[in-house]
Amino acid sequence: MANDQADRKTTGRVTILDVAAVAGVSKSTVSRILDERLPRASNSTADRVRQVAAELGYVRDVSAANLRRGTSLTLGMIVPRLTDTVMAMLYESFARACARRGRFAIVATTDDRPEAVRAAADSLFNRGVDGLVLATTRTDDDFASELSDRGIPFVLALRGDGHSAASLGDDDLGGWLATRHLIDLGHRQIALIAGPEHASNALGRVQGYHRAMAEAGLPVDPSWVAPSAFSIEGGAEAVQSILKLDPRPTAIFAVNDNTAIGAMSVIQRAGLSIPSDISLVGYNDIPLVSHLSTPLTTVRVPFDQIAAGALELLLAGSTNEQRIATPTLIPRATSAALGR
Amino acid sequence: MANDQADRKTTGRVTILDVAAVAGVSKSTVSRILDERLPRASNSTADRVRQVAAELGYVRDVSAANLRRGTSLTLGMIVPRLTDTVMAMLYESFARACARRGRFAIVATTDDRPEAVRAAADSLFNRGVDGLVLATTRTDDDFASELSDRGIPFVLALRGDGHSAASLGDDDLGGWLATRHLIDLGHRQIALIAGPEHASNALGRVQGYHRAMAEAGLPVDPSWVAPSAFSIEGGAEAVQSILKLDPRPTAIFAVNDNTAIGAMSVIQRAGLSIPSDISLVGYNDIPLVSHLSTPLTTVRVPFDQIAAGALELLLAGSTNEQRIATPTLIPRATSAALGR
DNA sequence: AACGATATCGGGAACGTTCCCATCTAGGGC
DNA sequence: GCCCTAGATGGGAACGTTCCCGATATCGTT
Repeated sequence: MANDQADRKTTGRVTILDVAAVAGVSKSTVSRILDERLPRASNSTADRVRQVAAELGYVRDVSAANLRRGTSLTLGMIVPRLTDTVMAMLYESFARACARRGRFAIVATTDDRPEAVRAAADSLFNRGVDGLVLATTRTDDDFASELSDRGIPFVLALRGDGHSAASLGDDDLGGWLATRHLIDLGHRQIALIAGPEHASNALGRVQGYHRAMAEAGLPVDPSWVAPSAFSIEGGAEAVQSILKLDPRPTAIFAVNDNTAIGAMSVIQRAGLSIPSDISLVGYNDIPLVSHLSTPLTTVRVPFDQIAAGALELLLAGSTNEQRIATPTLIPRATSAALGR
Repeated sequence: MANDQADRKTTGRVTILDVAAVAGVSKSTVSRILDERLPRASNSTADRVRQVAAELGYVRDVSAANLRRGTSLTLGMIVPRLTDTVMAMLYESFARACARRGRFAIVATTDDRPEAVRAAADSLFNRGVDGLVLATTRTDDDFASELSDRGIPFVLALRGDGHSAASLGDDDLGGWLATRHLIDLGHRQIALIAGPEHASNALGRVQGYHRAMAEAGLPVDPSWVAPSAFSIEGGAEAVQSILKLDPRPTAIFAVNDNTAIGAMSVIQRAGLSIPSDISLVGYNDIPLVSHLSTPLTTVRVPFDQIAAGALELLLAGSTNEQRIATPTLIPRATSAALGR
């Protein structure tokens, strides 16, 4: 009964020809009606074809469509690791943005090894992606121009290189907001867990810190500024040197939430209290930090906006436009007025 | 100069025919030599072809290859969300396992909405995946049999349904280990943040808890067992009722690290100390918890092994085999002997 | 030296779709 | 009533690869 329709080849797969045969039209017509890029036709033929396709359980063979169309409607993103919540948020946002625009997002990780970005890009490129979003840019490695040379469309996200197309947060502003918040609370000796020097977003936040201090007429003791990795361990290490200072800074701005968590842990283990002994501000507002026993003051980054911006630049084929998204300070319990 | 090789069509893309022309062999020969599934031939023709391919910058068009081969060598995974570190770890492990076996992994998220799993599966299926790994199984939704009916190969991960192919952790053992650890430390009144009832892994850990208590001859007061979500908020909520009990339990086993973090936060905010007032054990050993100011005692789950197991079952085409991976207790600072 | 077995190679068809182009139909204006 | 145009439709080629199969070359055996 249900089979008398499927008396074309017994191949298993329902193709556009099966739909065409059952609906009594040509494959061209079916193809046109089912083309999601065209405006949705609404005549009786179209309705019949769509209904037949649904009944037969037709699903387009993407490989065949991609081959013919010469495009895969798939975009790749390269991140250091997805277990970093920031990167998971960015990718989830990007995947949602892609879905809204009829694209599909795939992801590859570099496990934080700088050289692995080439392997990751190759693996995505082999999958036939139409373009790449990189969240791994390092100031000491000009991978972007390699991609340019190879003619691969790409956009940088979160971290820029100063000339490639990029969708970034305003890190200078964010660093300024965080630092200014601490200054407003009366702090004068404000230390900085500065992040790695190879990442432009860390550098931007550092710059914002210096700008805020300078505007307030506050000198910055170089020993207050501790470089670090982006990780929890990085924050834990960096804060050790800060705690040894005499006089000890009364506040710390950490380049991201991970380093803030690491710092928090060491500070509390040293018997000091946050915020009464030391105020602390993080960056990114990952979901975790609002749930800590002392909820972290931090700077919220609009990852949805950054991801959507990256996608737009990619689809527009831009090679040099910069999109800058504005961050917001989220005051919570780890920052308090100096001397209570 | 470099162009006199590329005097075939000026199409832009270098195809197998270009390689064949330059190397002076047929496209069939090139195809065979470049076929990664065949044992690597090592005669002079093969070497020449490979060299020419590299020089010309040939990369196989996956769409064309997939179309002809009838397989995409791509596998899909569906997880609730990647911002849950457990899921990010699972997916990263799965992607690595796929790379080892010459496959590629793509991922879709359901944002924890049970009905979204169908949309996620469709989106992956539309991308032509050869099979699916589901980490979203609910005991109250028989999505697995829908997939069976549609003839789509799939394997469950982390959470099983009792009959489908699945790669799981031994949650009963893990729950037993965690509870037994607390019993060994002298605790008798041990509360449980039980997780959601729709997740088989939570149920397994609950079962392990009851088994350990029963084996030790300890009664379980039903009020000690608080159902919860898997989230930080879930843990925070659940622990509130536990803290109100009189007598108050001296230890808590939380169904996962997130709920443990939520519980920890509430406990500390209530002015109680961990572990001197209350011992706490989590589950999963996400990277974060070893870096908390009081590092969390937890149960480590071998995600690499679970992901690799899921892939193997998928490739083997199993429809009912179960793989069970063994967890390990990781004692840290949140659990201590009763009365110090 | 002749033969069969074995490995290597090339031509052509096929995978399922999209797109170009030619054909047909309907409808409006004069 | 006729012609012109716009729109809908169908046939066939093309996308780049793999795979079947027949042809040719290579080798060992008697």
